Amino acid sequence: MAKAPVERKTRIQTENKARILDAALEVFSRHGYRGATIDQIADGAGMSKPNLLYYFRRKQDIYQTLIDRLLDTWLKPLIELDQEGDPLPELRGYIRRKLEMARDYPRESRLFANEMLQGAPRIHKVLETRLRDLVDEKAEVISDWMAAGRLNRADPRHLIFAIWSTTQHYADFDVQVRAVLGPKRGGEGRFDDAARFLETLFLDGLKPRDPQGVAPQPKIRVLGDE
Amino acid sequence: MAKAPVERKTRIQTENKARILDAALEVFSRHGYRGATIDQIADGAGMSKPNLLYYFRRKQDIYQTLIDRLLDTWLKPLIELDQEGDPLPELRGYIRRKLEMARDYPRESRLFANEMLQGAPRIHKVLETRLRDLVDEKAEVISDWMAAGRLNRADPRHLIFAIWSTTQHYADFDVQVRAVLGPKRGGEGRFDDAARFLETLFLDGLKPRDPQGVAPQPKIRVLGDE
DNA sequence: ATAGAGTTTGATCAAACAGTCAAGTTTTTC
DNA sequence: GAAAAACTTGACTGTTTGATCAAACTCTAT
Repeated sequence: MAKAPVERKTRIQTENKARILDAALEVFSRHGYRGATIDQIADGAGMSKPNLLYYFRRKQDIYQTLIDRLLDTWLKPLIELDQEGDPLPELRGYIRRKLEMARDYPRESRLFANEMLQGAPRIHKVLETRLRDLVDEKAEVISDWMAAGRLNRADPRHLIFAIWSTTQHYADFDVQVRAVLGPKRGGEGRFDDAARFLETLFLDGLKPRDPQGVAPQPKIRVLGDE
Repeated sequence: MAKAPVERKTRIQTENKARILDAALEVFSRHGYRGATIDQIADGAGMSKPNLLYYFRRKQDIYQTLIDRLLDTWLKPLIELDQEGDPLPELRGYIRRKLEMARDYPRESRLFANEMLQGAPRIHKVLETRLRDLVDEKAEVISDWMAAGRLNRADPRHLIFAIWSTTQHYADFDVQVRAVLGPKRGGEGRFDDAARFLETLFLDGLKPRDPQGVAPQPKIRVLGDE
């Protein structure tokens, strides 16, 4: 009788679960939860649908497994931001780690983005607890650096958003990036170009350090209501 | 006999098509093309499925209509970047227009993001022609500003990516933004905070203008291969 | 080598899905 | 106000999808 595998992990179980999760990551990251089908995943994993369902009894179980694993990986680069280090190198390191993740794990990035676009129905609670606590903690660190004059003043939480968005962009919008850059600029070197650019952006900004004919800066306005 | 509506647009046709597209935008922007169902859209538009299919014969037609309309709206803010204007106010204006779009048209932003995550199967050609040409043109403008010393030097195309990603983040990852900011900071004012922050980021960068104890800057490295 | 646990699959099911159709109802046109 | 055009819908079709199951097959430990 077909029974769900229990506690003991056999060799075949380990292998097949890995193959399924790999194929599922591919499909879910492209089409989102609802748009993905078990048939596609089974096909990608090179096994029959009932066989796949022997390892994961429901579609949801596969997705949940992927999401659970993802969160740890996703938070790690921020966790490594070190209060004791020097502000600029620390931020540079953080940006680099995030960009490397976008380069090396684009499917994970897209899976995460898909979950967000859907309104994060499955990880909403985690966002409001674990993620918020972590960001609060690191925002405090950044805030202290700014108060000590070691960083230019700016909203630390929005700074973290900016690092997230700019780096993940190279995974989530990869098609657009490559289409816009063209064959010349859009090759493998695009991540190095991105790293160089982001360093300039975050550390130096666009205003020239040695102004030569810069227009006077208009006073700050926030968003109008059109 | 039920025949598809032809050239002439009646009042009812205009109204119903608008209602359908509005409901479809809601559904497609959350679940992507494959994850959306005609039943959901018909339900959201408050009409029966056959009635909906009287106005749009296939699911694809609805999606394509949305995508086609989107592109013009999406490109407009960049088109308005004026070569004759002053660099910093021009960029500030562009950032503001994009952020206003994220605030006022989050569903359109998510629809676009969803299409990108899927690999842009339906607009790939447009990206490589119209979008690339436009970006090439504006990158040239920015490049000229930099060459004239009116802007700090940085890769203009990656600069455009950064503006896209940071602003669209507030629409596409809205759940995460609000979860992280919490009830206090995550209210309506979050877009004003974002506007202020992005202005600081893009114009000033994080390096303090008046260093007081800033660590020496390590030499630039690009991405390692870990 | 053999018993039993672990694995695989063809056949199948009910629900969800995109799309059709003929017959009705409402609106517009003259 | 009657005819025509436009609109609406219940019933339906064929297909896809998530999930089940019993029977067959393979592997592993003794």
